[in-house]
Amino acid sequence: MTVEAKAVTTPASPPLTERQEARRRRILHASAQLASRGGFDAVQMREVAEAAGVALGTLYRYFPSKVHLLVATMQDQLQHMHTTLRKRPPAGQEPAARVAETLMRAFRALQREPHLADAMVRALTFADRSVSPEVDTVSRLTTAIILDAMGLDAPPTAEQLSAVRVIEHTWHSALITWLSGRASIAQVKIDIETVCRLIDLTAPGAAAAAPTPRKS
Amino acid sequence: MTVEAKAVTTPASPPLTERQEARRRRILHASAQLASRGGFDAVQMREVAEAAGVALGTLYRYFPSKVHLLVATMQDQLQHMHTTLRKRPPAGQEPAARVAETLMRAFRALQREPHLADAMVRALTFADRSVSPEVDTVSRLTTAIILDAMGLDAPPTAEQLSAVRVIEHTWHSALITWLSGRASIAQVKIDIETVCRLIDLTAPGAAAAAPTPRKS
DNA sequence: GGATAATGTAGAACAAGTTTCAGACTTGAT
DNA sequence: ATCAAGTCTGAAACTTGTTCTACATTATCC
Repeated sequence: MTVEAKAVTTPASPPLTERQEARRRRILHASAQLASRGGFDAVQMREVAEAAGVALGTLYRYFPSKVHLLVATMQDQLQHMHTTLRKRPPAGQEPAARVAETLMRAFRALQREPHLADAMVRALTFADRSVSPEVDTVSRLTTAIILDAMGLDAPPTAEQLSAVRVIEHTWHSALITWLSGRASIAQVKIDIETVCRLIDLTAPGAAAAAPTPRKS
Repeated sequence: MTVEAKAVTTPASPPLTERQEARRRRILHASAQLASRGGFDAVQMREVAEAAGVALGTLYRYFPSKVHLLVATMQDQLQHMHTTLRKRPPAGQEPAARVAETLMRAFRALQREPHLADAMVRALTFADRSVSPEVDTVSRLTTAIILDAMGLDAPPTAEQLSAVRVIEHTWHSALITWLSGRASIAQVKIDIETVCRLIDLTAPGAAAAAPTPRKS
């Protein structure tokens, strides 16, 4: 029996009416659509507004900047991916293998829409302080996916959370290098597998590496 | 006796005249200056041109985009840092400790000019394919710094290079989270130390983690 | 059901990155 | 010294993210 993962929820500040919810969805859909065509640059605010059947000013009321919009788009896509991934949990025995498998599955999904991936990841890493809350939500979602894949029996230790953070760093940065054509798919795979070794290293009971003396 | 590190050189396509070299330096200086004031947004091409005493068109001849300019600025700063770091090599015994120490030293340097760091790192991760060669140069420089810090006795193995790649990923991404206020300095330190454990893990002769069966 | 505040629309206006162009200045070869 | 090719300048134009304004529509509350 694995630990129950807490749901990652957006604060959802003011409740939206039905039509507002519909507008919001139309906007996110248009954003993803345009992103799929031509990546970050192809998501032009006027075009998003037009495709969503909404005035430019309204678009900006829902998403205060292009980066906000794309990060929200990423949130949206990640939700889908999370539920999809949960349906077929990874097969590996070791937590490290399961995490690597899960991330590679996600990576293959991104490969099917490389332009969309480009738009979302570039927005994510370009986001400044004003987008912190939204980026944080994405980060929590990613963390949840990784912890899910680990399938822990107990709540993660601080060490394990550090490992997960590093995996997340590597995941984002490796995606960037792939998207900008500086690393091959194979290279990304190796990087992911390499960083996932940290999971074994930080498993409770594992021989600790440098500073901590083992208890045994 | 440690392995001699190869110098990381820029291809330096057409040789520049003295005045051109001077212009280039003025531009880079202006860029760093403005970046130090207000980060990425404060580096405005018209202002850079004016501060460097150069026409806008000339600026664009030297650096075909703002991102190119800032990545070149980063290259420049990294060169400085590399030579500075080499003067006082890290003190730790283990390679992992030395790398962590070196990166933390670099991190403290960045903390002294957080706006400059912001401009450079944001440009680096936002760069698209058209900037790949320049970004690659920065990456090679960073790799050189890390390998230097490891102080290897032999050329790095493929495994070690993977570990270095992952460390680089973590380094960039951790900087981003710090710059956007989503992680504290302490958090960055932990992430760096965590990822540096991979170095011990991939040292030749170390007990390999998951897939490779140990030889001993 | 009507007053009123919030939300949405169309479109102009503004800001900063990028492009373009005509003319002046350098440079290198003859 | 001079000519041609390449470079630099100043200024305008263009693009796209963002803001603003005046007016229409919708929602909420009495």
